[in-house]
Amino acid sequence: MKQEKKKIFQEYAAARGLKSTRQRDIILDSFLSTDRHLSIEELYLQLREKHPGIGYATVYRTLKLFAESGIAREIHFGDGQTRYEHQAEGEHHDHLVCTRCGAIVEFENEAIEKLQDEIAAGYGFLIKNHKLELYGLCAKCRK
Amino acid sequence: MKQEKKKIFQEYAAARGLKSTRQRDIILDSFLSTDRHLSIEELYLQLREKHPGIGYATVYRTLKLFAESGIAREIHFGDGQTRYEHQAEGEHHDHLVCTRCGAIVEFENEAIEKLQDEIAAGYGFLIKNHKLELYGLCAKCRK
DNA sequence: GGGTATATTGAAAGTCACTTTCAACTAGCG
DNA sequence: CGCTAGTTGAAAGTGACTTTCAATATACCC
Repeated sequence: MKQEKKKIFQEYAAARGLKSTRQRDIILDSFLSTDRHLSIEELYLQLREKHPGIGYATVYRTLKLFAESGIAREIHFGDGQTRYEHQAEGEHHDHLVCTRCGAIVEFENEAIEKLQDEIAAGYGFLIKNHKLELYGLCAKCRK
Repeated sequence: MKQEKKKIFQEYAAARGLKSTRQRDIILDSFLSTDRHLSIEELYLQLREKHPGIGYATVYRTLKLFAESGIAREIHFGDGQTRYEHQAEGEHHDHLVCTRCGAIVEFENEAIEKLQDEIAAGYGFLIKNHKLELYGLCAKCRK
């Protein structure tokens, strides 16, 4: 899985004439090794611990490349930061976000997707993608 | 409807010890007179035409007050701008957004809301609110 | 391997969309 | 009216990216 995404990115890079660099490899490994929904800043800080030389701009640019290549996806939860999550071909999921502790749970629901398509069709829309986020308290924070 | 929201805001202002000012009245009227999903900037520019003296900061602060009072709601469509839409007590709707022309259609769907609650319950979450946005091409842009 | 044309990098400067500050104004009350 | 606390507008400040640019690294070609 991890190797597969690595390969997808490398192929994308090759096709675009991009070079393989030490920094990109480090960031790619780091990104693929965590399955949290990291913001650029979080990934940057995490990277700095092992690799002090890497700059914020590089992390930012590289994450963007990941998104373009299809192995990552940008997400916004309204906290003002851009986060990146792993993304696989044709896969999609939505989020449950705990507004107290920030916990994020992913879920998929075909029935909802189907209803969405029906609604869109009713208005003549052709849906390209959607965003569904449920905000509230997770089991732990409800206590 | 418009008068009702005006009243709600005035009561909210009174309860908070806020003063009634010329600027706030103008912004309130302007906001209530349009039913588009205006960004702060759009409302500001629209206002400036009739009332050149009003500053951006005032529009920004006033819109925030509207949201606090419950007559408006902030929305984010990922274009980097904060928009405000009218909001009525206990009412909720979601959006269809055309990614080409920016058209926005509002819709409500109880079946989806119900499914959302079920999903949340399954993860032990207590949902406070949610956001559902469908992005694609509107009937006109599909041609 | 050395020489080159390109792509990358990191630091710093620049953007954008708010947010806050502050001195000069009002409202509203007595 | 005279005060006191809330408001305003211009400008400075923030936060989170984005872009610029001179210095480096890579990937090729010989």
